[in-house]
Amino acid sequence: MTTKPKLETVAKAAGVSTATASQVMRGAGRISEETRKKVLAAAKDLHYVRDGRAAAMRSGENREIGFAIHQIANPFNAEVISGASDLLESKGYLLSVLDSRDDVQRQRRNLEAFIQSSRGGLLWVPAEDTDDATYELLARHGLPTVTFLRRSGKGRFDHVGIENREATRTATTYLADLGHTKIAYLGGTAQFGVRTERIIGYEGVLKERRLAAPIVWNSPDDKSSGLEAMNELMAQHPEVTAVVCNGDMVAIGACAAVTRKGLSPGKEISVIGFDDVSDASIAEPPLTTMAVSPYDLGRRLAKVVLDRMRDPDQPTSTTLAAAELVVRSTTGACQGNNI
Amino acid sequence: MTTKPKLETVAKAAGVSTATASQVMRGAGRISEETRKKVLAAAKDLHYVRDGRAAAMRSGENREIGFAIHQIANPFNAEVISGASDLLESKGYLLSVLDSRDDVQRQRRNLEAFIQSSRGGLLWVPAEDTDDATYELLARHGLPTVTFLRRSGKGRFDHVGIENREATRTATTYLADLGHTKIAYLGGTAQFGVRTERIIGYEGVLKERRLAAPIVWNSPDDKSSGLEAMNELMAQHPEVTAVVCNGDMVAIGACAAVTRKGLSPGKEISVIGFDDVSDASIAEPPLTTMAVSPYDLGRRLAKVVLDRMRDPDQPTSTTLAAAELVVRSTTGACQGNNI
DNA sequence: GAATTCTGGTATAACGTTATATCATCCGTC
DNA sequence: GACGGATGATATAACGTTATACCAGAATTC
Repeated sequence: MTTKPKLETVAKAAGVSTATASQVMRGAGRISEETRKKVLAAAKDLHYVRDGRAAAMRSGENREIGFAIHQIANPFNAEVISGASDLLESKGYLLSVLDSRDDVQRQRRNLEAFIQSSRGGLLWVPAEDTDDATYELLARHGLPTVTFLRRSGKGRFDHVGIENREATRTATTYLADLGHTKIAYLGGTAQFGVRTERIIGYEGVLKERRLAAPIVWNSPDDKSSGLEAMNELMAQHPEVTAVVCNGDMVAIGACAAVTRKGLSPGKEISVIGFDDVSDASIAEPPLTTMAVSPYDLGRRLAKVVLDRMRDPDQPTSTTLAAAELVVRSTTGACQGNNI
Repeated sequence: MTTKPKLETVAKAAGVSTATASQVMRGAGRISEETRKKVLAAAKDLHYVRDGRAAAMRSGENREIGFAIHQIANPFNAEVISGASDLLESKGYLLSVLDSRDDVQRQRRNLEAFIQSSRGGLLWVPAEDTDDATYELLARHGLPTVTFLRRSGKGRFDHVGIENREATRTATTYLADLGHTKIAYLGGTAQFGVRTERIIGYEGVLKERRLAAPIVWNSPDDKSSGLEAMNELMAQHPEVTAVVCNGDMVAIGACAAVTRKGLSPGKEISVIGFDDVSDASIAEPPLTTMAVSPYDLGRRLAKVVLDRMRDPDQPTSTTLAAAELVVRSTTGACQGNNI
């Protein structure tokens, strides 16, 4: 009660050496049932908990894994975190999350902290505009790292991501099949890998089908930004009848903009989201979207980082998950050009 | 490049002792400008980063603070996290987040991990049904802890929360002033402190104004649950014309239920939310709600835990933030009983 | 009954820092 | 030229574990 008991205290109370006590606590070595019980009893009695830092330092093992992500609040990300932490916890690891908010300086501090504390591994969605020195930093310190969604420059890390190009191809093709010819792309900000790939998929279909030229509109991935951006888009391009979105939140915002204008998503204007977050199905109207399973992606991430920790020298791996079209109510046949 | 450099390596390269190198790295002690530069250069050259675990262990200080929260995805919580981590980072601390998902076992594991790693401090939203042994555990190990929202049993910890009773009094009074007499309470699940207090405020007004008897309905704090719960509520209590909600997400879900029934929130049925998350203002229709400033609450949390860390023996403090009524479009004068 | 193996346990040296105490120098002062 | 007081650096012992090597005694083998 007074001061934190250390292993030595426990050992003394049990009448054994610290070495023995340590072995008992870890369940290692050869210990008789009798002394094992004695030690365990003493530990419980004194409310002993081992100092993880000291243990990790001596043994070189760290069962705490970090997740540096660009936005915690995003429901898609939250589900990824759940998936990863479920799998990790089942294997006796712990996942602690840091929110870099897409700020490279904050991210830098976060990653340095991970290195300093010698985290066992790292899951990482690089912030936009991450400079090469940051990738260097991680590579140099040999922290087992898996990038997620946004791929690093040089394939130095394992990667888990999404088949972005295929996904937007599917979405755009679907809209084209519904008769839409003026299709815009809405959402995302910088020319980061993810968005670029998706736009390539989108543009590819437009070109192959000889549809109207691409219209690409920026917007952060949240509802209010999506609403605003869609307002602008509709004002400047009234000819557009369908929109492929970079994320569900943008898409839901876009639908809100359409509704506020007195039109109906799925009738005058079709909208397709991306991710299939839980809000997508309960939005009004329910959102057509490209579904990926964030929970499963999280589990996958966890698996990959554990593999990397087990064998740091294996060649880097890349997992790309396919997205699946889920048709709900925000898409429908083109009703002709309403300009 | 080959192996992680330690302080000793840096010291040797700079031609000084490890003690000196250590002082330079920490900016402590008395060091000549000349050797300071030498050491810094060597450190940079070797890409040295200090082992935070070893440092923390020796110095007894840990600049990493944990946040154990019941749900990361919730936008209210996400903003609290932002506020707390901003303030902490500005003071050179780091906030790492663990999601207990209101699962007491997971929470237990998380907290034990925090204790094992001797985190500098802990911000904590106790999971529902947290048993006393868990509070005991934290109290015993003297980890500087601040509970948030849900108050611990025995005032053993600092607490930051919300003036729940006053808030629901304000909300309910507002509805009563609009002429509503059949007012229900929707949202929350267990009889945890927060909800109990809010219901007391709600019931108090009903009693004082001699309105219809309280109707209290359970629901987790997310949109789809709110939608379902509101459907049930309307089916079983068609006389209700106004609803005080336990959270914005529930309220938004409830509005969706009203809309789907062909009615309008703010006309036939009034709805008041709680929290004022960013979705509240952009919901359709915009939500009337009791606003608390989650970002500021986060900063407050950070301040309190830092104070506690500085002086572990000071008496525990309690901060309760007032909530403010923000009138938008989901409330309006009672149009008479529509049953 | 000597040699071997197994069993249960311990002493000791790490892990990479930092706190403490100590120690040369040099400077100015009387 | 002896003394007190800065100044700048260092040796050494922690912090709380765990890995390694080792040892006494019992059990097994030939």
